Amino acid sequence: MAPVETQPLTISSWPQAILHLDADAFFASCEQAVHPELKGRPVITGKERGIVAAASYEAKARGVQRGVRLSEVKKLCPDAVILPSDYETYSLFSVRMFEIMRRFSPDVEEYSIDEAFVDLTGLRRSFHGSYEVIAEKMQQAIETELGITVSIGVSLSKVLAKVGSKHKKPNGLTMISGRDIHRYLQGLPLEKVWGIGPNTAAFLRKFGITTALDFARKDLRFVEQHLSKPYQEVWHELNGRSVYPVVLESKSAYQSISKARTFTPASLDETFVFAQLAKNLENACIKARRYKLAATRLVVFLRTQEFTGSGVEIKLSRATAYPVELFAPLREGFDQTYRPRTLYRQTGVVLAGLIAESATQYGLFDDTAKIEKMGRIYDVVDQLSEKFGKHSVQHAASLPTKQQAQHEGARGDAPQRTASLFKGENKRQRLGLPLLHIKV
DNA sequence: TCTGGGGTCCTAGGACCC
DNA sequence: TCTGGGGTCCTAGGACCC
Repeated sequence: MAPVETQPLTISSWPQAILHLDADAFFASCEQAVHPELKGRPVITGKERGIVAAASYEAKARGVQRGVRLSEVKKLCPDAVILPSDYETYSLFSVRMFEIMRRFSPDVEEYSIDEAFVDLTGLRRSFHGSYEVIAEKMQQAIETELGITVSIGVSLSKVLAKVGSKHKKPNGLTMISGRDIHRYLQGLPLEKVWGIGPNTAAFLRKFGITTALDFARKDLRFVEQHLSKPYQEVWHELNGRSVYPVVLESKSAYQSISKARTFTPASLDETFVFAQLAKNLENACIKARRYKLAATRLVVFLRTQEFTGSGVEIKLSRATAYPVELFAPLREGFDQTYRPRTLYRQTGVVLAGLIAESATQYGLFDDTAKIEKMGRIYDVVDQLSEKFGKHSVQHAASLPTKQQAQHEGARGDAPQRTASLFKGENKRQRLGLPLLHIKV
């Protein structure tokens, strides 16, 4: 094992102040804020998926963790209140939380639904107080106005601010000044650091580096020799040199859109597996159209029971977000990947190389009239979906097969009454004819 | 350690061109 | 066709994040 080289960690007090805010058990807290009678009780969201999406601190205290099956939860915590996730409500809380933060600084990065970075640099004067006081006020405002608690870290860089917000939860506030950095990195396992995963942690362990402090103290030469750019950046951030800016532009443009579904039990049935895939494609297309994006590449992947096997990528002759145009490439990708007599557990689709819909071009041989007509059809489809719910209109190719009806039955869903109406349509479907079906 | 469904970015290597 | 050097573009795969 190589000895750990040391490097001094001395930094002037607050060249900049970056705040990281992380809502505590966000989904569960929103539910408790909306339904005060749930305060103090173990609340769990994720009912629709069968696993814990979020657990309130009362539930966590009883050993309930994220990702645990709900059947397990009932054993651990029989009096748990299990709710389906209500993303609309959580989004509203999220929006209001960001609004409150913007009252303190215009530089707010909405990192995820329940997390944000804020650049506080230079604001002490206008608030007549330290960065700690500003953070406290923000924390207070959120609690009194929204009824949820948040944990905050303030330090010299994003990575250190994240270390701070995780340090004390819930309702914590941790200030890490340049002089204090080593105290917080000392006992911190390296893989807990934002940007360092299990793989990199295992690699660095071979050099005797196990804590965040061990890593921060390695010298530049070592870091440049053994690690790639992202890890070099984390190293600078841990040393109090900010390299990740607080990004203000809200993430508008997706690079890719993917949809995947796992089914239980695994299936041997080709038609069923393909129908699943087609359904994913439709969902991905709906989302792409909502953002006025079109795909130039389509990735198709099937996963076996062991979750092995990667996808194939198909270049599209025309950028599109219309399933009818994508079924042929989808079939092609499926045929390349699908192995008969294999148990599949998951199918998925990625719309990649997304460009603005307005930038899509007609090829030399495209039938422009036909494409425009298709556009109008999908406009109607999208409107219907909005009014009557997703999947009020579906392509016949993604209609449930008999086996799927069984699968859904096993999950306790309502049986699909429409399934039997579509016997014999497989042939047309294979010819790539656009079949639309309105569910009643 | 995986759960399950989203995403992003980086790197290495190959294809292709001059 | 290979020689040699250089550049760009694309893609697959890895690693990580919430």
